[in-house]
Amino acid sequence: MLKISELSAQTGLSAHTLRFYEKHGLINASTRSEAGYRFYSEADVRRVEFVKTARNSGFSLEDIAQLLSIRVDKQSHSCQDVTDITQKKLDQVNAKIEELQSIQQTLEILLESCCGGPENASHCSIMEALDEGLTRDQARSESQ
Amino acid sequence: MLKISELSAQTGLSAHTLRFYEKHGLINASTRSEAGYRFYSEADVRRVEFVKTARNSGFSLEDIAQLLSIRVDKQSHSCQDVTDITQKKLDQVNAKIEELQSIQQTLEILLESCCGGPENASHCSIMEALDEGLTRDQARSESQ
DNA sequence: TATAAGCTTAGAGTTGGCTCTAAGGTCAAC
DNA sequence: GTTGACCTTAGAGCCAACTCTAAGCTTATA
Ligand SMILES: [Zn+2]
Ligand SMILES: [Zn+2]
Ligand SMILES: [Zn+2]
Ligand SMILES: [Zn+2]
Repeated sequence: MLKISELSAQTGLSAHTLRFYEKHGLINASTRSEAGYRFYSEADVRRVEFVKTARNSGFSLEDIAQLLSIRVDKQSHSCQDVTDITQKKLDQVNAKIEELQSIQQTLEILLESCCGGPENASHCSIMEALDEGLTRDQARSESQ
Repeated sequence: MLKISELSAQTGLSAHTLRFYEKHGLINASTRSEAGYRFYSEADVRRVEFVKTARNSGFSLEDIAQLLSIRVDKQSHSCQDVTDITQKKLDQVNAKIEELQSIQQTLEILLESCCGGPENASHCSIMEALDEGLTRDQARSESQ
């Protein structure tokens, strides 16, 4: 049986975070001391590790709540239930990556167009591109 | 001179958002009617469009505040000032992309390992992988 | 027995970028 | 002159996932 600080040390999650997860129904201490101190069993620890792993895999706490409800009763759920959650998360991640890659490209084009030098910015093509709304080819070279 | 709803229609930013940007020092209506209604000049509109373009390029409102202070006095700033902001943002975007790609990979490996079928999840290798902490090769195939 | 470390709770604060509400003043049309 | 659309403000609420605070109780060590 571990106290919260011991569980914290073992998992790398802060005691605050562990209480926060409990408040949101993700984890629990299966026993309490007379004074109300939380005590975590081996099974409790495994559940916390599950949550931590799922979080590191990109799942939201809401996703994790669903995964946990499958975990406690695997018989009543199918592999498809699990892949549905996972695929949905992957779709979100892919969408976000695409969005960021579009921004990445824009920033790279902007950077390529600017000399980056110490002279004053009245000729700066990044500023011009932002002024002109980066339609079309966004920014032409500053040179000449 | 445009009223706020007209500027909203022209830029696609809500009147709420325009007031929000004003409260945060990004934009301003250069004149007000006697009753206090905001009126935007051509120059005001161009500034708002600059903000919008910068936002679409991935800059935070704080970045944009810096870019705007360069914009109003280009003589006192260098191209390097502009690229510093842009490069820093690109670095952040790249870091975020890498983080998401790592998650993407994890999710893909998980999905590959699971049959996704209608049978019950007691043999599900996604659940197993999350239980085991996805160390090493994370998840082996469910088959056999 | 006294000090300090650790535990408890409810609840507030953080971040960023909106988004909305309430309560009221203004303005154009009918 | 009255409806209804539009404008004003300060300030609250939202999202996720923490992060921290305050005030008080418990436990271990000296
Ligand atoms: Zn230059
Ligand atoms: Zn430049
Ligand atoms: Zn299966
Ligand atoms: Zn499976």
